[in-house]
Amino acid sequence: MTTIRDVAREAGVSIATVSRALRDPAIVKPDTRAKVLETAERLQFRPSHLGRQLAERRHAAAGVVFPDLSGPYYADVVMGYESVAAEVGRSVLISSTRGRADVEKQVTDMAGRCDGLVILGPAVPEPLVQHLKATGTHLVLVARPADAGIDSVSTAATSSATALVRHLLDDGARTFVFVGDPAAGPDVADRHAAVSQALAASGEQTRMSILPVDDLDETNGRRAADALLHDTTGTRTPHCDPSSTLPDAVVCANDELALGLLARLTEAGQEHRVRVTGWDDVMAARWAGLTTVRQPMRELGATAARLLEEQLDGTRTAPRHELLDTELVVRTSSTLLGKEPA
Amino acid sequence: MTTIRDVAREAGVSIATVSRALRDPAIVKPDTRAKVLETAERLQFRPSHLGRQLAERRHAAAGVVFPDLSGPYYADVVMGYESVAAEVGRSVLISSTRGRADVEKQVTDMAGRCDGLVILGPAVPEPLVQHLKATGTHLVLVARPADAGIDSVSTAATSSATALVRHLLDDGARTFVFVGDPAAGPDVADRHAAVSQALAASGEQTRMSILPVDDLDETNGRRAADALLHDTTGTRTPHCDPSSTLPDAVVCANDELALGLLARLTEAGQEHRVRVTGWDDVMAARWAGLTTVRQPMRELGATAARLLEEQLDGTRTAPRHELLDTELVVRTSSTLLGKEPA
DNA sequence: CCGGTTTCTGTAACCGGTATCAGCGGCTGT
DNA sequence: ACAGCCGCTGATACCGGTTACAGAAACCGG
Repeated sequence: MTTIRDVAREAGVSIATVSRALRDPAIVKPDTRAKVLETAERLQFRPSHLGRQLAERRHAAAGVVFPDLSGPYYADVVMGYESVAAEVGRSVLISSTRGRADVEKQVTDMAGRCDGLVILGPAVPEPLVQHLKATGTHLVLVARPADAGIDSVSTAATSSATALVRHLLDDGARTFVFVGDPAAGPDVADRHAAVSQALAASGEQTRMSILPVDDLDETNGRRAADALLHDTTGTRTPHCDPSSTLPDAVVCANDELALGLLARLTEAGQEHRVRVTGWDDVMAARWAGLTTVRQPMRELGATAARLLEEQLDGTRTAPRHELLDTELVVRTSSTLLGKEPA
Repeated sequence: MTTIRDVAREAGVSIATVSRALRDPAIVKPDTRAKVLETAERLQFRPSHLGRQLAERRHAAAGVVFPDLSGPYYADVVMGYESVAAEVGRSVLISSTRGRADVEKQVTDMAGRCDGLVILGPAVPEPLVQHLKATGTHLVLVARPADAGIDSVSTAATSSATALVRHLLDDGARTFVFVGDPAAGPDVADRHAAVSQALAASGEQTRMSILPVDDLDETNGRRAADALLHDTTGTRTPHCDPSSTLPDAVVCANDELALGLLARLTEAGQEHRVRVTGWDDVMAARWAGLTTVRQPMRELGATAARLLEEQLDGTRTAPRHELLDTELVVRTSSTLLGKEPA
């Protein structure tokens, strides 16, 4: 590895001059500069990031912490983040907290390698977020309820929830089940609250109960379907008549849940008896005909990147909270019209 | 930020002793050590990664370069990578080359921040790979044809291609179209070659032509469908009779292509006339009933991480080439049995 | 009580950059 | 001819750790 001292010696100048020639061309005499550049080129000099960062006391990198990248949701957010981070010349470190026991260590370690951290959803427990905030880490929270003092970017569940509820009511639904544990994650809580409020605001006589699940994945969607079908053993019950217990509509906290639930209902031959909706609009939702709420995932990431950049620039000190719009996507899963009974 | 010197002063010892107490407990007297640890704890001392890395001349980080994270494919590979990298305490930097003009700069820059690089698929042009190799960067290539001198991990297309071909032949297919440009990427080339060879080896009288597309996405899948339907204008042609031109089976280079193609065929009411297969087994494939070849994506990433770790440890110097198995997943899209004509 | 180990600790030289500050040469003004 | 200024460059002190080396303290046998 050739260092700045090698270049200096070879070019017959001091290291200070080399540094200046490479970073602030104006303040060094043109022919000296030319000589330095030529030498640097010839020796294939690549300034060490470590040296530079140590001297500049910055990392030129930001970290993204997320629960998991398997679902399409966070992957897209990360992509959005990466694309604008790359534009401004900032590297991106990633870290998943899924199945990690030492999240605290993992995250503080990451904080030590970055100028700032972006936290996606429920990846990090709240006390740790507060600790990071207290120690002066630059933070942006994505899809997580805003601490008033921390930058955040989320999606507005309200408008889409209203549209979703209106759509379901129009189709005749009056009894609802929300699948997902509002206590588990802030975004789930948010969605649940938005739907509840939309129902309340509708003026219709409706009822909504909660069916909590641990994880927002397909397996739990299937389990939820079984629970709705009153089939606690997990075996098929195509012949029972669950009409009295099935709700008119099942609003799932995310698409994966909804897809699993839908699949299980279809297996049981009961998919025509209940309206199902998801949340996120993952790719598979289109193929399953799932009515859902589309999230601007890349935009979430991109916005987070811009917010963090503003913090690090110092161009802004007051915290900001961005709210991105969502969009209801109506497909076939949410309507009973044209579906004949088994 | 409290530094090692603060701790040393406060504990009444030298910085060397602090360093030793923290990293090699054995060689410092127990009570000195206790005093240092107590002080470090009290001052909330977190050793600077930069200082440490500069002194140790390593980054404790690895970079992953990929084309895009939007599809589920690379996202899963990255997850697999991250999980084992985290285990061994190595940070993960990511960088997407999608739509990037200065890939060279981007990648060499990243190389300067990492101990090693993992390159996924066609993210990086071959000359650049060779340049990195020449400059001594530790490399692992994933889903990319192996340079004999560089560690690599790929999936074995052959066995699954054979199974796929056998399956299609059994269903009666004799004329084939391969959608995807073998010249575009190495993995596409690999898949095409595997299918060709399987056809040749089958002993049956078959024909396969290539329908090249630029990008392996859904839009191009739809375009491919239009091309097959001889509908170059892009409008619907549900009433023409394309039986003479439609192949028996369409083998797509990946699932996204196949899904788009399938959707377009369905719109045109022609989905019952042709067998369609994909490659990768993304989540949506299940919902679309797409027959496809499942890739062990997380395993790809995890294996890459282990290979890189071995390189960096110095426990192995000779290059290694891992080949992971794939699995044929037969669903409904690949068979014409039970599908009635329009 | 003394020389020789052994064990522990401190000093200082790195790692590879940035940035301050002083110095040097050339120019101008008188 | 000389003071003063300006433009450029070099020496060097950082940034925050690790580690080689030397020296001090403790311990041991004789």
